[in-house]
Amino acid sequence: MTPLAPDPAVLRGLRLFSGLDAAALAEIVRSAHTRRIEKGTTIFSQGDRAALCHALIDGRVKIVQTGADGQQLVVRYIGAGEMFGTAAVFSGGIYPADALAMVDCVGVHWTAATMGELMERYPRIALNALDVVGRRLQEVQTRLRELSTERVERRVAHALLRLVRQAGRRVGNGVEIDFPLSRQDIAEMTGTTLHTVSRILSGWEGQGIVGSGRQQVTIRQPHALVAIAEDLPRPERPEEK
Amino acid sequence: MTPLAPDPAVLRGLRLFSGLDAAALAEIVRSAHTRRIEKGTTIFSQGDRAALCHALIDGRVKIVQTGADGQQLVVRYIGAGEMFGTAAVFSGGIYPADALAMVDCVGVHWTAATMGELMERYPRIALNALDVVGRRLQEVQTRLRELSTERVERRVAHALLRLVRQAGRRVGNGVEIDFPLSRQDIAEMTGTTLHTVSRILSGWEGQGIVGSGRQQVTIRQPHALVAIAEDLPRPERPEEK
DNA sequence: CGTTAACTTGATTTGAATCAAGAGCAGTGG
DNA sequence: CCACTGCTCTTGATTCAAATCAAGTTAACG
Repeated sequence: MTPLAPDPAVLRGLRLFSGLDAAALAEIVRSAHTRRIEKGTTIFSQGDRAALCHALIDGRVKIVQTGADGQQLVVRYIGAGEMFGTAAVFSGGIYPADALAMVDCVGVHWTAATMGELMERYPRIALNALDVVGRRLQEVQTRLRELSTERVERRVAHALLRLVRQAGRRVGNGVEIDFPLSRQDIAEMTGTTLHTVSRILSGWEGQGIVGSGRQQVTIRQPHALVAIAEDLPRPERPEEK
Repeated sequence: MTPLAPDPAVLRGLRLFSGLDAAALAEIVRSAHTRRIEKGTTIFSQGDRAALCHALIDGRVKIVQTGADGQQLVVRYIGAGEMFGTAAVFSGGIYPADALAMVDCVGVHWTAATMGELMERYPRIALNALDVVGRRLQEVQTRLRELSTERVERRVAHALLRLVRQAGRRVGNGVEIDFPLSRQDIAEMTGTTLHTVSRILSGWEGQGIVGSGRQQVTIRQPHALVAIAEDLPRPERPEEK
């Protein structure tokens, strides 16, 4: 295995370290641990002591929370350049969810103590972390409102649009979500069942709005999906011909 | 109106300023603005530029998010010693919800610029803020999972238990939630309707679990509420006799 | 090529929303 | 002081979206 050289250029891309000078970045790089993470690896588990702050250089990680009786919620997907597990380190010290590598990944991490020192020395890092965590709080609050007040179809539309924004890849006939995403995953993001998601996607597929396959979704008409998400009046679809 | 003297002792109680030395606290106090806030006042509105970091010395503030078509979500209730509106200042700069004084309050605030400087000078404040925001993120994620996977009755039980924890006041026959709380409010916390909340509370009242009146709820048997929230097997209630 | 996981689709049930009507209290103003 | 007005809350009847129950079908993988 290649001894992955931590590259300052990559770390500079992380929002967590934006606005720092070269000296600070050099120190951050020195104290980082980089490693490959195989698809399927559990990076940390719900309930573990939060001893490491993570960030993703490449790949895709799923954060999943499990309830007392096994019900699961997909909290978010992490992409390249995003940190994860860091909020837990500085609030409570216990990871509140599992982190799962959905594909082969490259990750970096710092120990809690190291990151704490870095933040004390470079308050900018703490401010950046506050920024990121604050945005996630807002996003989760918005999902909470959607879940409280919207029908399943709209919630699924919102979820797909969110995924397109953070993991969309242009392909010939639309935008594809660039990691394996099952019906079950979508259900766990939107608080419904895989059956309902399957029916909804089938319906949309019939209207040419999306294309989908095994663990794979392509959005062909993003505007139509936006119309559903925003509950705009949409053109009628004649039943026949 | 009394020119409320900002009291360092009070500010020391805020988690946001824990672990700071006397000099730092003195500076924080010097830069704070204290004021009375009348019941019913809108402290800030969703969509406003987030220009102030707030904290509550006394009273109760409701944070409410409104969706495009007027659906509302009660994001949280703020009590004495808690900060609010601060995450918005450092992530995006727009308040994502309204803040409403539920009773007469005493509040403190700092301008965004002042708080930014304080955090740069005393990284500890930024770390504390990260701690608080991280905890709220966890709490909201937990609510999201509950909303996705639990029935209304359990969600209402969880919501009441949360309120008891943060705003419970021992009274003769149980624990009372110490601010005006309508059925509508509970509905907006749990993603249901006031009708359903009313039916549930009526049911519990019949079993002696809670007592309730106009904008007022008292928990008489917290253990029974926990049993409902955790979905534990509960003693049967014979229909007759 | 068989086994397993992901997905589809139909039938039935059900929890909670919606529709609908009225009762109880609190503050207002005559 | 009391009628009026407007919330807040209760309760019943009905409807409906989505869960659950129940078989399959399809596609990947060893």
